[in-house]
Amino acid sequence: MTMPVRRAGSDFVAPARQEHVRAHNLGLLLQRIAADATPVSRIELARATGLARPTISRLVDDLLTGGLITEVGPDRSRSAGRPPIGLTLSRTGPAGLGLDMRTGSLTACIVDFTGAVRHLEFAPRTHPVTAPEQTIDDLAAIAKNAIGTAAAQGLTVAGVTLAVPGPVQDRSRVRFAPAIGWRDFDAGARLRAALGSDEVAVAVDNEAGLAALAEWHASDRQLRNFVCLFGDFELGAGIVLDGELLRGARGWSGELGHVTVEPDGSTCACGAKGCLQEYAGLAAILAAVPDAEQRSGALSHQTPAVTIGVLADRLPEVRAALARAGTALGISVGALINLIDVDTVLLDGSYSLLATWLTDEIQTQIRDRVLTARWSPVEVRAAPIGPDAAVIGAALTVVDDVRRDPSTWITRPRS
Amino acid sequence: MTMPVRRAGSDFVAPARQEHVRAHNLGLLLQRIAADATPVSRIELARATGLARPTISRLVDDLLTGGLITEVGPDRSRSAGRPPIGLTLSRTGPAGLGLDMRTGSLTACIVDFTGAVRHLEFAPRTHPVTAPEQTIDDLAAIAKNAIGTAAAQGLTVAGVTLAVPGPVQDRSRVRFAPAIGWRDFDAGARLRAALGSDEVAVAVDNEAGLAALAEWHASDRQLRNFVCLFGDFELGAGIVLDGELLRGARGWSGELGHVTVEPDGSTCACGAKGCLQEYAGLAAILAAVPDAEQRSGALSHQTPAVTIGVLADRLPEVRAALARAGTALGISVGALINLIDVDTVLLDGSYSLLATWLTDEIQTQIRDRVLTARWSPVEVRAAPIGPDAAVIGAALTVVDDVRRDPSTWITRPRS
DNA sequence: GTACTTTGTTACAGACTATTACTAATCGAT
DNA sequence: ATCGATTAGTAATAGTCTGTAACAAAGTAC
Repeated sequence: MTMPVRRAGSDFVAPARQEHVRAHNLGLLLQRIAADATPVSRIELARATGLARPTISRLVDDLLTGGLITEVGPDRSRSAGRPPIGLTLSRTGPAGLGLDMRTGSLTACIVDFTGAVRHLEFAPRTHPVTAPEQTIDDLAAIAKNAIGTAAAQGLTVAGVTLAVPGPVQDRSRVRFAPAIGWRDFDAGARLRAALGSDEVAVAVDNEAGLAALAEWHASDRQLRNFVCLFGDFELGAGIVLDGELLRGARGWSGELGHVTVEPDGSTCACGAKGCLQEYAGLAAILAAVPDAEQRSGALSHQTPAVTIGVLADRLPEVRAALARAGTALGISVGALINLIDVDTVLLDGSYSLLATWLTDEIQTQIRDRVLTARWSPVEVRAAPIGPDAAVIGAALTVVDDVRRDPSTWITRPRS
Repeated sequence: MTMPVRRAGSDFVAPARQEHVRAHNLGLLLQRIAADATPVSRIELARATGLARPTISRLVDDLLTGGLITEVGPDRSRSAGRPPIGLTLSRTGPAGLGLDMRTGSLTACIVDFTGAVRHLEFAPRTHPVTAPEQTIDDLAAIAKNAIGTAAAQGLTVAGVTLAVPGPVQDRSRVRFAPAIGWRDFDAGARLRAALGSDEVAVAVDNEAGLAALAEWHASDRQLRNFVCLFGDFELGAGIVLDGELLRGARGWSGELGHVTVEPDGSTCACGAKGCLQEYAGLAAILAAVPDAEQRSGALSHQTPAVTIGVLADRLPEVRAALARAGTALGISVGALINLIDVDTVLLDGSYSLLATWLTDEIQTQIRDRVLTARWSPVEVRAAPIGPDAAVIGAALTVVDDVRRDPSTWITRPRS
C-alpha cells in the first residue's frame, strides 16, 4: 500500500508525517459522508472506513467544529439501543463560485458545500467575445455580485473558477482558444486583479474537464471512468479515470476537437486538415442550415443547438449533417477509447441537446472500431446536466478541493 | 496535501494508519537512493526528503537489514568533518524475471535490484505461435531455468512478469491478441500452475506498457510524460503520465494499432477499417518488399525489422512504404497527444530500428496536427533499448513494485 | 423498573516523527 | 602530535496520531 504525497506538476515527492494521516482520514470521512444522500452515523463511518470508533469520533469533532458537517437529530425509528446521530454535509460550509462565457452570455453559478446549485445567473455580453480584458472585467463584476448574493444566503465563497474553451496552463493562463480568438492571455491574473480581494482562490480551467466534474457529481460519483464531450463552437473532452480528472503532462489534455478524422479533409481554424471540429463542431453542423432558415423568425433567438434540434425534424439536410457529425465523433471517440479505455461516453454541452441524432452513429462507430468493444460494451448517452455543466463544474471544483482535503480548510484549535 | 491510499481497480479508499507513514517514507528513501547513480549519505537523504536526520537513520536501518540497500565505505576525499557513509541499492536484493514471446523466439530476462540486466536468454520456439498452452509451458520451463541461473548468481527472484501483445485483464487474462491469434486465455493461471511454486508472484501485462517502464528506467526516471510505441506485428502504446503507467478503466489502454487513420481504409485483422496497423504494422511495411527479395539469401534469417532496414537503403518502394507508415503513425500519435498531452514519443521495439525513416514524417504530422505543438514542441526519437525493452520492463516491474513499497518486502523484526 | 442492545466517549498503550543533545570521525592549524 | 572546528550519525525524550478496552448514554422489550 503506497501513499504518494505529491505536489502536482513537480517531481518532488513529500515525506509523510503523522498529520498527513489525519488529513487523509478527514478527507476519507468527508467523502464517505458526501457519498450517501441520507445522514450517516459515526458507527457506520467506522464500519465503512475500517477506522476505530474513537478515531471516528475525534475526526468528526474536527469536521463539526470546522463547520463542514452538521449533526441531525437522533433517528428514533430503530429497533433497540441508543439511536445513532446522523451526519450530513453542512449547507453553510464553504461554497464555490463558477464562471463561464458563452457566445451570447456570461454565466455565474454558486454551489454550496453539499453540491447543490444555489444561484445561477446569465448576464448578456457587453463586449465582443474576442476582447479578453473586458470580458474578464465583466465576469469579475458578476462574480462580486454573486459573492454578495451568496453572503445574503449565509454562504462563504471559498474560491472562484473560470471555465474556458481551450487549453489552460498552470490553471491560470489561456494558451489558445480558437473559438473566441484568445491567445496566450493570463485570465487568472486579470481576474485576480479585478476581484481585488485576496480572500478567494482564483483558478482557470478547461470547460470540458469542469463539465466532466459536474456530471461526475451528478452521478453521485458512481461513474468512475468516462469521457465527457463538451462544447459548442469549440469541442473538448473531459476525461475521468478512476474518479480523477486526467490533466496530462502540462494540463492540456482532451483536445478532441482537433483529432484528425480525415487526413486530407478541410482546413480547420487551428491550421490542420480534417479535424473533428470540421465535421462535428457546431459551426460545421450549422453550415447545413439553409440561409433562409437561419434568418427567419423566432428561432434566431435560441441557442444554435436548439435551432439545429428544431430544424432536424423538418430538414433532411440538417439530419444528414448530424449523421456526418455523429460518424466523425464516433471515429474520434473510438480512438480515445482505444487509447485510454473508458466505459462511458457522455454527450454534454450543446451535444446533450443533439444526442437523439448522434448517439446511434457514435455507438456504431465505437462498436466497429474499438478493439475491446466486442466483449466490453461502451455506453453512449446524453449527459444529465447539459450546457450548464461547465459553470456548475467550475463552482464544484472549489467545493471538491475542500472535500478532498478538509485539513487545509479546518484550522484545528490547539488544546 | 492528500494521501490517497487506494486499492487498484476498486473504489475502496483505505484509511491511513501510522504504519503507512513509515511505509511511504521507506519508499520515498528507496526511490531517492535509486535516483542517484552515485552513493547517497544519510544526511543527503535528510536534506533531499525533508525528513529529520534521526528518522532517516531508523528508516535506513530497516532498508539495510531488509537487504535492499548496502553501505559503501566512507568517502575520504571530502573537506572537513566526519566522512559520510554511502548508501546504494543492493545488488543482491530481490530480482525480477521477465518473459516475452516473439515471432521467432521466447525470451527471458533477469534484472537485479539495481535494475541491471544480469541474464538475457533467447530460446527457439518449439510450437506454433498460435498455441497458447504449449507456449506458456515452454516459457515456464525457461523461467525455471532462469530462476536457477539467478540463484547461482546469489539472486532471489521475487516475481515473474510475462509480456503479451494485446490487452490483458486483471494482470492475468489475455483478452485478445490478434497477432498471435490468442483470445480470452488466462495466461497468468497457466503460468502459475506450470511454475508450481507459490514463492514467486506471477503477472501478465501488455508489452507496450512494460517497454515504457524499461525506457523510463533507462532514462534514469528523467522522462515523466511520454508515450512508447512498441511492437512488431502488433503495435501498442505504453503511456506514462507523471511517472505512472496509464492503465485505463479496465487495464487495456494504449491500443494505438487500432486507431483509425483512414475511415474507409483497408480492413484490419480486428475487423475495423483503416486501422493504423494497416499502414504502420510490420506486415504492412513488409508487403512492400518484393517477393524475390523476401525469399533470397542471408536476410531471411534476420528479424523483419532488420530486413526492412537493410532493404530501405536499396529499394525505393520500401522507402515509400516507410514514409506511408510514418505519416500514419504521425496522425495517430498526433491524436494521442491531442487527447493525453505527452511531450515525448519514443519509437521502440521494431520501430526503434526503423526510426531513421520514420521520425521526420511523424514529427511533421505532429507539428501540423497537434493543437499545442506550436508553443510546446514534442520530441520524437528512437528509444534507447529497443526490441528487448518489453522483457526488460517485465522483469523491472517486479523490482519496481518492491522499490515503490519496500514495506511489503521487509518484514521488520518487532523489538 | 430491569435487562438488553447499540451508540458514542474516555483513558491508556503503541507507533510514528521532530527536537535537542550527544557521540563519532575526519581535517587543519598550531 | 594535539586541539579545535566541522560534519555525520545516534540516543533520549516529547508530540501527534490511531487502536484497544473499559465505560457512559440512550434508547427498546418485557
